[in-house]
Amino acid sequence: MATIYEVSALAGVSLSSVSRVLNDHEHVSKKTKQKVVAAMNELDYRPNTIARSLASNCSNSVGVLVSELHGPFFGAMLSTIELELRNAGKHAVITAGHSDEESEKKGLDFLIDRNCDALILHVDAISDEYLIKLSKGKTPFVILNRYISEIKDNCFYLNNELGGYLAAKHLIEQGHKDIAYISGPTTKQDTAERLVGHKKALTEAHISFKENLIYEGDYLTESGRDGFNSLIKNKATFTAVICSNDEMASGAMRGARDHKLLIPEQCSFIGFDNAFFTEYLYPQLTTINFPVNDMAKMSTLWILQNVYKQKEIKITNIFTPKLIERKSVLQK
Amino acid sequence: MATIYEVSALAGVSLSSVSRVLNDHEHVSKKTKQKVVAAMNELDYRPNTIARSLASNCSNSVGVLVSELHGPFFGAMLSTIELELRNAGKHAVITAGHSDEESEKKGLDFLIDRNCDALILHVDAISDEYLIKLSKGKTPFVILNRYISEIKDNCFYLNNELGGYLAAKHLIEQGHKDIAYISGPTTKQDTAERLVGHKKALTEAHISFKENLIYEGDYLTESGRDGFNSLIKNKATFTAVICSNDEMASGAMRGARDHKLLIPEQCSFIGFDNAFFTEYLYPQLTTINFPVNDMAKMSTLWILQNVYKQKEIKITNIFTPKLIERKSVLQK
DNA sequence: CTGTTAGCGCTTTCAT
DNA sequence: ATGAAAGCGCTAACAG
Repeated sequence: MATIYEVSALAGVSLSSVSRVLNDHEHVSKKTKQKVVAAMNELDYRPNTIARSLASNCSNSVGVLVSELHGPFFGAMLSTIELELRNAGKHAVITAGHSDEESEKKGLDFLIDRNCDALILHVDAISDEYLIKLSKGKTPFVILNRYISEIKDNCFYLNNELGGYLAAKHLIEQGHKDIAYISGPTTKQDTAERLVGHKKALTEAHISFKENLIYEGDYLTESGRDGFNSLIKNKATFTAVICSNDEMASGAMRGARDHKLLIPEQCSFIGFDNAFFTEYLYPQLTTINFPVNDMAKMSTLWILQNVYKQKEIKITNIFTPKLIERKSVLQK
Repeated sequence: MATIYEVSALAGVSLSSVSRVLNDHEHVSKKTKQKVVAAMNELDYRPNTIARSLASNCSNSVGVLVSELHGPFFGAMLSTIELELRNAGKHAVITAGHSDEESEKKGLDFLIDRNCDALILHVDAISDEYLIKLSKGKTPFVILNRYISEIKDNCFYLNNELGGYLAAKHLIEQGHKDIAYISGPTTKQDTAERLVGHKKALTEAHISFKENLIYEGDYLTESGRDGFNSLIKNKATFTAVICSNDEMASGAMRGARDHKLLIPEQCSFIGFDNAFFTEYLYPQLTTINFPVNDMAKMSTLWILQNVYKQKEIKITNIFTPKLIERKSVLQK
């Protein structure tokens, strides 16, 4: 592998001149530039990124720490981040934290030690305090799907309350009054916020909120099914169920089928996220769209703008959910 | 950020000694080791990975180039690779090639220039020749989901012919004789191989293969639906359809519903891959399991063994598909 | 506009 | 067992 020395020798110019054309500096005469380029081609020269990183203290890479690498949500997120970064000549170092505190911290150290210029974080086990402290460090970062008031400009998140509101409102407008709710873990910020919106819609419609219509799941498919069965076993009365994500909704629909219930005739369903597979379900699932791609793109642009000084765009930190009507809700 | 110099100064030993304890070399006295460790702790020293990479010419990172970052197949693959690598103290630099030749080549250069110690490749636009040439280069790599005889030891792939055979055989055993087939692009290796297995099963059962029962799709959901509609429009007669992946199967099932057909009573379906969402479908999809996780794990272990000299395991290059019976096939 | 000269932080001979 | 010193390949003042 040819080095910058060989290029400089072959071109008959100094190291710095080679470096200058490499980095597109101004103040290089056309002639020397030509000579350098010619030498580079002849030697099939490839700059050593590691050496550049060391010398310039900039790795041109941004670290991405997500809960998982699989699943529709993270798949969409990673895809968008990688695309935007690549378009900007940067690249992603991706790792997973598995919603476990120690694992997330390891992932963080890992990326920081790896000299990432910036980080994109989707973490849920690490505490607010830890992140606030981290923000005093030298590696800038953004946080996805989470709001921390002390560092709110670095946070990109959904208006979850509105999402919860929209789902309930839609059902109410379709004539439903007895609405069950299969939530995520109530300790999680997004779950709590969505529930607030849910209750708000009920209140506006003068429907009282009933504790026995709620089931706390864990965002996994099976807990949707469990939730539905538990609701039935407790003799809860409802004509529709809202789930905190699409996976649980698919599980709940399976639960309904276990009980020979017709969907949506005997029970309506609404999910959350608008994952790609909701269109495959039968009936197709009405859900709340989570603009993951927009959020991922915006957070990447923030880094391009603030860390690499590339773009100049208007930054939005909060994103708006939207109802996607399909076939899983009955109009009464 | 403390450097190795400061540690050496504080500990009162030389640079090399610090480096030695850092790298767990033998021949370091307990005493100096203790002093060094103490100094590191006091300074909260973090070795600079970039500098280490430059000096040692080893980045401890393996590049991963996949077609896409989203989707059930790649999600599972990336998850497994990252996990195995991390367990071994290595890490992944992930990028996407989007099944486009130029894009794939760029991704390759990118990873190589980034000094990855090895590569894991899932590419389909780059030619065999290019990869064979690449294998002469200095960066070792493995290839997923593809067989190239000249470098077969670096290839990890599914027994696609068997997969195609198993699907057809199952339908035949259930009494089906008129079997439609929605394939991927026939130029692709896996598609072609599966078709061979399909025909073999037909032949064994003395069923003649009919060209009009085949439709060439593109692995996307919509083409499954198009395929089904096209089959119907051409007045093809069939009681079951096999699809080259689960996405197309879900699309084809939608097509059947467009025509008010009951599944599986009036038409049976078999998919391929055993993607997570096949369990969500209604009825749940019978499909062929593709052991992506095993394949991803094995290829990572190959690298751990051959590049990092860590493990000592038996390497398998070919993986075996398996029929997963669920509810989408009618026994006649 | 161009060349000289220090580094960037760490590894690795080679002596001792 | 330990230290001195020479790089790894490139960037970035600085001087000219």
